[in-house]
Amino acid sequence: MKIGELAKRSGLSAHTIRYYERIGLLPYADRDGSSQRDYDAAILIWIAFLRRLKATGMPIREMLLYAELRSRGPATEPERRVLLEQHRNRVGEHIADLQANLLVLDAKISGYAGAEKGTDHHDTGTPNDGRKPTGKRQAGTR
Amino acid sequence: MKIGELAKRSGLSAHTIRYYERIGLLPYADRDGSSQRDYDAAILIWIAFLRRLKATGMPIREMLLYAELRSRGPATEPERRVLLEQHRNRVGEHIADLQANLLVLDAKISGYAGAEKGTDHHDTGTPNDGRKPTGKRQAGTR
DNA sequence: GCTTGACTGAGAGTGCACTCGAACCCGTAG
DNA sequence: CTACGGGTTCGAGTGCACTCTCAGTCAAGC
Repeated sequence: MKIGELAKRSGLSAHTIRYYERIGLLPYADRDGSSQRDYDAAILIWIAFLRRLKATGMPIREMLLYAELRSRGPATEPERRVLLEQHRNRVGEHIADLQANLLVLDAKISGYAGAEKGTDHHDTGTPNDGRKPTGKRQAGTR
Repeated sequence: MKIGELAKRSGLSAHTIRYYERIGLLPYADRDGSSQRDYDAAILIWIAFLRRLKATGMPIREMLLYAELRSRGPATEPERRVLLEQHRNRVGEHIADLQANLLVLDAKISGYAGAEKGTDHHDTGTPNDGRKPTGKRQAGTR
């Protein structure tokens, strides 16, 4: 499989695939006679895993660390497990955080509930909510 | 309250506060005799709200839109509500996504369970080539 | 033979959200 | 008086993760 097809199948752009190879996230790909990358379908599973790490907010640095450990063979598995566990815990915290914020957001939205117009009685955080004809010299494109 | 104290109390740096004012996320602050910013404590509530939006991944562009609507007074409340609702929905989706990925991550970690040795040279996503599980996991630290 | 389109490596550019530095001003304590 | 610990503006720099441009190569099809 050439880079174009891998791009389609993996959801990464060809640019990104080359970039990942360059920085070491993807193994250096075999080249065919024309020095074009030729991929085995197995790489898709690794890419899917990388995408999952990325989707959960792991920085590339850490993915690199994981990739490096992996390339060093099975002896690094305990380290990899630790890495993944730490990441999982961070993700768990992040989710909890998001959920807490979601609750507050919902409360705020309820404050706006059905309000077609008028009183902003519930908006606790509006020091300047349209009560003064502020000469707005802000937000400019300067 | 001067910028230094607001920084301490709000958790933003003084740099960031000035930056937010510059782009319009914070209202142009009144200046005292020495043209130093002098803040009312009420601004803290607005900043806390901004931090919540940020924590849930709202881009600054959208916060700016919200801030602008807010500055236009109560008439824009329906729009603000819509904005917040859309954002809430996106956050909900994001949480669901993270949770799904967390499950897969947990499965992967379980695969590493006791992790002593094996033949995991080509990590195809499931490093488990049939080793005994030890079920030793530290869940939800903190 | 020539065009087309996918590929190559290297490196520059992008967008986001800050973050920092430089050069200056200002009020108070010692 | 002088040092200090704040403050001011403006513009440049940072880190991340791509994303794109460029000049060139190559195989296949007309």
